[in-house]
Order: sequence, then structure tokens, then C-alpha cells
Amino acid sequence: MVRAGRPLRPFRSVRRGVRGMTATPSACAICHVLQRSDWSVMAPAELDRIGAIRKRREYGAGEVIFEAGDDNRGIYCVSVGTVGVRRMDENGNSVLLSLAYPGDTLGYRSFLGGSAHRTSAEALGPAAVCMIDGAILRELFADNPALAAQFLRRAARELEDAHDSLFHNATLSNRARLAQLLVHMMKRHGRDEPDGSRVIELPVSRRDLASMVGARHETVSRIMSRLEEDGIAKFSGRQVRVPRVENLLREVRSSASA
Amino acid sequence: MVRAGRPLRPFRSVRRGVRGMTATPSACAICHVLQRSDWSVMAPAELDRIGAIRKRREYGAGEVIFEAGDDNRGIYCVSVGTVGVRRMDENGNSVLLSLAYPGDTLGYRSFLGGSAHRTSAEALGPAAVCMIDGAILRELFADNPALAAQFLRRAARELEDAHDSLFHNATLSNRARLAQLLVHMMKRHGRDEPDGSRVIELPVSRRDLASMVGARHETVSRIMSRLEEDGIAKFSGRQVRVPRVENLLREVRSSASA
DNA sequence: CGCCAGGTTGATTTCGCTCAAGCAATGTGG
DNA sequence: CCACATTGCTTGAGCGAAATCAACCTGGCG
Repeated sequence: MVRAGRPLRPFRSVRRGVRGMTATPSACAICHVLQRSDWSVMAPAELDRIGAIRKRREYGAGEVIFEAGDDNRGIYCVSVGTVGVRRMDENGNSVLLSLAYPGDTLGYRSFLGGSAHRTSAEALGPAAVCMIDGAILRELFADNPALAAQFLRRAARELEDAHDSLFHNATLSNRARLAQLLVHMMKRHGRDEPDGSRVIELPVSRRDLASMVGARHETVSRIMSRLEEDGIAKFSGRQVRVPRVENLLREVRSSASA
Repeated sequence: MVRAGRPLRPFRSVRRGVRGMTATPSACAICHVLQRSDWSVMAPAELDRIGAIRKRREYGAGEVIFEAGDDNRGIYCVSVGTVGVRRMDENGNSVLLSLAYPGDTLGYRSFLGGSAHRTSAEALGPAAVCMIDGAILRELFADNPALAAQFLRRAARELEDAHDSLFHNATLSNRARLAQLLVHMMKRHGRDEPDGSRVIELPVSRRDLASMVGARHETVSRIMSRLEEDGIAKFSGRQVRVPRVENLLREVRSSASA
């Protein structure tokens, strides 16, 4: 395995940024993610209303969007980049619960519950995120039943994902879970190479990868070594080369304890 | 530990029951679970509408309410008893994902997604469940924004629960997870004894208990033995006696890998 | 009665965690 | 520009937890 030292990209700035967040004149109606976002069900007039009050902000890699314990001030819509949803316990163990992509909505759980955030969200690379104020959002929900229905669909899908993870964590081995995570990441972070192999640009560190499969980072490192030995994938820093995808897929099924 | 052979109660009838499901004249408005169900936000007239078309049915222990792969025909509202939500993989490994109680709603995920059920639901003891037809439900959602909001809140809460489980599975040891599950079950299935101890009547088998904590049933059996040795709980069939609840609570915190 | 499902227990092995050392790439202060 | 610290990662040794395989018990049922 190729040694991977400190990452090349800027990493984990400590301070969060509320400053610099401003309402921009450009409306959501022209946002490139509109089609796949939850807001696609809204009428042009309503979109203008959101566009007028939403606050768009750019984030650098590692910058925090909101943090566990913060009061909920509204919900966030990812416009550009990848955002990680994280949770920490009292001992400082952090678990990366899920990844959010352009069009995804963050923070709606604590918004609906009227409670403080229980998770943190941070940009995993350069990203842009819009915030929509809670008060206006409540009006929109009241006015437009389709919006609530849309969010309901989203919640249902996310719940299904969470149950999937729950199920697989209980059933599969660490190796199989890592393989599955790689398969999953191929969809968003993978590209095809001329030689027919597939390359994944991992959006997260080894530690976070480990927390996502529910293992220690050393263990993940070892599993990677063995996957290389078996010719299933080749790891080099945050880059993963998968010569034959079906081999990786077989990994997922194999350890299902017949 | 007291040996627990075959359970005394009727168990796991193979056939499901669609027959016997009839629209009853008694309306939801008089249903004893109305207050804590998702339907509490509805006006009396709307409740009558549901009451007229909902189909109530009684289930015996182990009877299946719906099964993975079935088309969704509506959603289910638990009226009496405890219902288990289960998921199976291709090898027959089954995982009990969650428990549902009176007032809880089942099957809304596949209803919203318009897809087939991906989980099965079964009565864990004598139970009664009402089904509300999908077509009428869609109208109700369109007419009453508060209903969608209510379901949204429910989905948010369930999502949070799922994330909690995900998080704890990644962090805690098997022993701590079992302790936590027992604590959780105390709320619904526990009763206080005159001597100050607390007795839990487990609604599920050892195997299902094991699947809920993500361990083999042998392992759960061994953990139980050790919990008895340590005087934390006493297991006898499906009955668990906890002399001092705080000791069990300490179990949960302890193995959090300082 | 024998069978079966559910449960317990033991022996063995495998997996994954902890602790610890060390490397690579980067950043920093003198 | 160099010594040095820091961060992220890899690797090894040892150990403990849990899975696997297998035997056996218990109580209900056809």
C-alpha cells in the first residue's frame, strides 16, 4: 500500500463561520441543484420568497456549518460540495453518520423537533450551503402541503438508509462493511478510467472511514492492506483504484455468514 | 440462570391473516390510543372519515401483519399490543429493527415511497392493528397540512432513534448494548415490584434480542449469565428481574471506552 | 413417544481492539 | 534553511471479546 502522510489539501480549520453569511439576490429558482432538491415542488413565487431570505455561504474544507448543541435557526440546503454529518460522545469519540450532497437538506430534524442540534455538520471539501430561516420555513410549510409531503418522502428515504445501515452493521463483517461503503462512495465520488477500472476519490479521512463502518482506524488500515493483497482494490492516500467492480461487490455478499 | 425452554405462549403461526379484516363502525375518535397517535391532530369530521374506512384486525402472537415484498396498500396504526419490525437477508438472517406500540404507525415509509414493503411486521403477542387505505390517506394528506407535519415529526423522531442506535452500535460493547436495550424495554414492558426491584417481561425471544444488539444468541446468553453473576439482573425465561436499576444504567455508561 | 424449537454451555478459533513504535508530508520558529 | 512538532497513516505484538461449532437440556406438540 502506498504510504499516505498528511493530506495535501487544507484541513480542519478550527473556527466556524457565521460572518460572511449574507442574503444574496440570486434566487433559488436559478440554483443548479433545484431539480434534485426538496424545493422542486414549490411554485416560482414561493421560490422567490426563499431566494430572498436564504443566506448562502461558502465553506472551506473542514469548516463547521453547525455544531451539536447549537440552537436550530433554520435548515440548510447543500448547494456545492460534500458535507459530513457527525456525532460525538462525551469521550470525544466521533462517528461520521452520513454524507450530504448538493440538493440534500440538513438540520430538519432538530428544526421539526424544535430542539437543539444533536449532530454537527461540516464541509468535507470546498462547499456552499444555503440556510433558510426557521420562521419563514414554518409559513411555507403551512402554505404548501406539497412541501411537507416532499420532506416526508426525504425523511422516509433517510430512515430507510439508516435502517439499512443498522441491518448491515448487525449482519456483515468489518471487511464486508468497508467494501460496501466503497461501493456506495463509488456512485458519488467515483470516475471511470480508460483501462476500465474505477477510481474513487475518498471524501473523508481514514479515521472517519473507520467510524462509518464501526471499526478502529488501525483495523480499517489492515483491511485495506488485505484487500490490496487480494487484488480487489488499491489504496493510495485518499484515492482508491478498483480494477474490477464485481470483485468488490462479491466482497459485500460473501461475508454474509451463510 | 433459570432454564428457559419452549415459550408457554402460542408462537409464530405461519400463515398471515387478511381474512377477518373488516371495516368496523366504531370510529377512531373513540379509540383509546388516539391521544398518543399521529391522528390526534385531525378534526372530528376527518376522524370519522378514517373511522369509516379503517380496517381493524386482531392478531395472535407471531402473526404477520405485512411482509417484505408485499405491495403497500396503506398504513397501519397499532391499537393494542406490541409489534415487531423485522428485516431478513437472503441467507435467512433476521434482524429485529424496532418495536412498535399502541399509537405508533407502521408502513408509512413504503407508502410514501410508493414502493413495496422492505420490512415485515408481526405481532409479538396478542395485538390489534388498524389499516388505513392508501388512496383515502392521500386525500387526507392533501386536505390537512397538520397531518403531514405530524408524520414529519414522527419520521424525524424515528430517524433520530435510528441514528442513536447506529451511533451506539459503533461505540459500545455487546454487554453495554444489551444493558441499554434492557433499560429501554423497562419503559414499556417493566413493572415495579413491592421489594423495590423492577421486572421486565421481554416481548421477544433470545434470538431476536441478539439480533437487536447485533450479536449471536449464544453471546447474549453468556452475557446474561455474567450479568447474573454480577448481580445486575436475573433472567428466567422471558422475565428479567433488576434489583437496582442504577446498576444497569451504570453498565451502559461503563463500557464507553474512556 | 420422538421430534422440534428455543435455550444454555463448553471448546476452539478468529477477529478486531489496544498499545506502541515508526514513517511521510507538512507546517513553524529560529 | 534546518530542527522540530504535528497530523494522518501504517504496522506489529498481545490480548480479549465474540463468533463458530457442537453437545446437551427443557418443555410442548403431533
